[in-house]
Amino acid sequence: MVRTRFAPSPTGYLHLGGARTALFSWAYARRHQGTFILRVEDTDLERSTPENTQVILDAMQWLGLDYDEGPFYQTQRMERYKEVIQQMLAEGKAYHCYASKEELEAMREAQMARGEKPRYDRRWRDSTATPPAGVAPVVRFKNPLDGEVVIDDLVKGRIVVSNSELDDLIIARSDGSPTYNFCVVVDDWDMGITHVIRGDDHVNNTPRQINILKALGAPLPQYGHVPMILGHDGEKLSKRHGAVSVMQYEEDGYLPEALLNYLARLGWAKGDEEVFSMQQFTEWFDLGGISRSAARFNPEKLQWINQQYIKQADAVRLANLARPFLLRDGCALDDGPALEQVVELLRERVNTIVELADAAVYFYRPLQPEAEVMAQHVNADTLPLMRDVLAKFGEIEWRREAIQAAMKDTAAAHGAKMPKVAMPLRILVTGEPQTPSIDAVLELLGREEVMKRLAHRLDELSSAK
RNA sequence: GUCCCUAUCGUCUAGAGGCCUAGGACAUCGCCCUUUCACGGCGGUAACCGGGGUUCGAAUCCCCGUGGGGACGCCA
Repeated sequence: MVRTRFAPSPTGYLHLGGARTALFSWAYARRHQGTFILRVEDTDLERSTPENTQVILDAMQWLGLDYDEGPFYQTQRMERYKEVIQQMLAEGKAYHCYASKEELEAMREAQMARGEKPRYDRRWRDSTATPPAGVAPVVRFKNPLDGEVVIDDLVKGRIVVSNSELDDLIIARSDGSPTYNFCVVVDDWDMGITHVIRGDDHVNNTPRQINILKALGAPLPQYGHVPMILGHDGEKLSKRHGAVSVMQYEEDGYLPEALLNYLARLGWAKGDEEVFSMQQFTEWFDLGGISRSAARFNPEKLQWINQQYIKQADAVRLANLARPFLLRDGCALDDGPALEQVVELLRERVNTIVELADAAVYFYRPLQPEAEVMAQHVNADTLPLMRDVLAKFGEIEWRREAIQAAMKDTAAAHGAKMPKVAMPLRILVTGEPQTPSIDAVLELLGREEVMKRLAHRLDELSSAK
């Protein structure tokens, strides 16, 4: 039985890298009819906040990455960690270290100066010296002195690390609180995790964790380290480098399934497949297919995938998503055409919900055309045509075909081509030089509104002269 | 600095020794469609990091460089 987990730390929001790790871990569980567990690693009391936890939970929900167990909180498992620490101390698998932070700092500097890898020199490991008075010790794990740790990583392949590279890491701080590497080990053990799927910034922690697991006599899970996501510029994704909260993508008008699809394709592929559902993904997914090197985040491709999903999405749903943006923009949605119909007209030409909302504004409120655009298309040459179509609009049946016919007739009567009618009409009625086919726009807008707007603009023009 | 990981078009990738004159997608360029903008269609530019091996044969396997990433906390 497969049991995977996603273990974010609420010291910040959930960003793309975390979301992709969660996705892979979730997909692996789903693929194998396993259990997906959410665990919040909040042992850093200084930086963890309930708000961050909530944002992570919200993001998981928005993405639809449902978990079968949890969320578990490490802060609620302190008794358990302390129990295991006491046991290890009693069994001689861990020991107290009284070295001060300053002392350790000096030690590391000296090692660096000698070109060595900075690591604890085990000065208290077998020390018989009397502990300094008044110093609260930390607890360190007795890492094996020789031999090596072999990890058959599910995505990276075999990784071998010599124990001589590892030092005796701190498992409990001087205030008694357990540290990350230790909590992870106890949790993975207690929760029966079979597959640890996490970012490859953890590969260095894995041998340490395996050693502790072994000391505890716990079964070893399998590991799969997925590469990081780099920023557009190839730099590590961080707050300075475009690492934004997953929830920002909702704000920016992205569909969760589009983001998921993009993330799935970043570092993983199934032949030439580009657009696929999560249903398909969980059927195809396997860890061995993940590429072993870091991938760059590419906003253009995300946009493209988002557009693909917008083209197929349910119009009512898109309307519901766009509505808040329109309302925020001051649009009176009840005074115009049904938003779903507007969506149908615009969906092929937008990349995001935000763009969709922006493009829908003129259906609910006339926009002021830019002077340059006006001057270019509305002039002595085209004004007579506008007066003619306006007149015709009062008489025809208000259907797209008839509107188009009226436009064609007008153009023909003046020996002009269609653009001579379409462009000024578009600008006068919508205020924009770029809209869907203008006859469709006018049909949807309604005869009354169209004639009102057109007459109004023409009046403005004649009074300006 | 030390250790670990990694390396195919600008980007994401396909590629498991002959199917590769290296395929797809985004981006980009051109053409077509056209009532503007899109959508769509067609086409183009564009890559196996370098050097050594192994092999009849290497993008694919091995070694060494080089580039990139990560880790070296009483953070997670």
